[in-house]
Amino acid sequence: MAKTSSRRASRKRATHDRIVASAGRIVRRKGLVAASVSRVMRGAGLTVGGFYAHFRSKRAMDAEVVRAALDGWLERWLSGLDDRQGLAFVEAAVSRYLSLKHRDDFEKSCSLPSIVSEVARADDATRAVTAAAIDARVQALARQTPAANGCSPRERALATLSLCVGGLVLARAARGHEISDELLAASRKWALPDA
Amino acid sequence: MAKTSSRRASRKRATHDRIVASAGRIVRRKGLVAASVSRVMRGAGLTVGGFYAHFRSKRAMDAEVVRAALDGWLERWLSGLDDRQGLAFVEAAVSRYLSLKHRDDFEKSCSLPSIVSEVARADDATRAVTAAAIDARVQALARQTPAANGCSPRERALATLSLCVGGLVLARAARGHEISDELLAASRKWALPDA
DNA sequence: TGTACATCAGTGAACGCGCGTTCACTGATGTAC
DNA sequence: TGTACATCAGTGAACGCGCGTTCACTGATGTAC
Repeated sequence: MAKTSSRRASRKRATHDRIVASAGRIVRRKGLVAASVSRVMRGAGLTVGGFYAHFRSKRAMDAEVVRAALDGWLERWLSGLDDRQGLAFVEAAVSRYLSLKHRDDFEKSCSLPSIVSEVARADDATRAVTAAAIDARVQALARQTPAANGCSPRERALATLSLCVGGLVLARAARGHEISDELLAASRKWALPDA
Repeated sequence: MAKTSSRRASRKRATHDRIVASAGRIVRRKGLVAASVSRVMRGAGLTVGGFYAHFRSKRAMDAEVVRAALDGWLERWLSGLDDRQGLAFVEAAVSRYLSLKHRDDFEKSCSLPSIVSEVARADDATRAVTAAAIDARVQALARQTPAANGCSPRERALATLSLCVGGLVLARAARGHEISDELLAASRKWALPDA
């Protein structure tokens, strides 16, 4: 019976999602390398062996986890800002990203700062997924971003993302030291020349 | 005899530097986690066991390698730009950093994009070293950077560094895809509103 | 509906490997007289 | 200057551990008749 057969399939899909979610949590806190098969499975309430019913290899999981982790955050980042246009939108997006709260809460944060160095060294499957995720963010930003400084909305969106990721990751690397807060504040300011 | 005694010491110092240089090369290409004791020592033409005559632990080496790797690059980045002031200086610095060549040559590149995610998770000794290195760069930049967009030279220097590191690391993560070049170009443009 | 067989998600022990660290050692360099 | 002893940078084998992956298995779910 197809109906009952798909019940098994949907059960498996639910487990699959639990594994990916577990991996996402570890990746954000500790990075891709730390998301070992046994840790990820333990985090999903399962044992090591079952992993290979869901992924061909650890690398295959890496690519999927990166996609899921990046996509999930985009929605949360810009949620509730649909009606804002121009400066008010950019200001809200940048303030959320370059905030002390976002810097200090790794687990609920954007995954990009946690994985970007590792992804730069990853295989092309993982980089392709990342490029697509970056493009999705840039498009979402550009839709509500005004031109400025001689830059088109898309150019400004690209630069804004660079400023957000760079500012946050440097602020995290300098956490506990005075320059950490300074980096966040200056990056916010430079993102808003028209404010 | 103090003179001959210091000959042994200076020989040791030379070996020490070779170890740190080997580690730096690996770190830039593969990250801190990949710079294992045996790989680092092999890269310096030595064997594992000797490591602990030079460092108390792997973590102790991490902190020193981060310092050496970051300091070394600052000099190369701004070398030959001492006489340039204002826009011409910022333009030259940003063009060097956000170039295709710098994106693609990991080994000879700035170490920040390679380690920044890992350092964000590292112990305070490593983060302190990083904060100091970031501050040194910001001061060096600020000295020759003009105010703009309502930002002081220091604020602009902080934002410029965020833009450089963020733009480069994202461009590397998207390497091989169209948006990679776009990120570099837009970040360069946004860094120079007064150009 | 009931029964006998097939499927397959998940278990848990085992594999070979590279990790960080320890340690007994070697032999060139340095010190004391 | 010569000789006997001390130091210590560097060697290489060994340790316990966690890694990614494999595999024989279990038992609940699904299929065929």
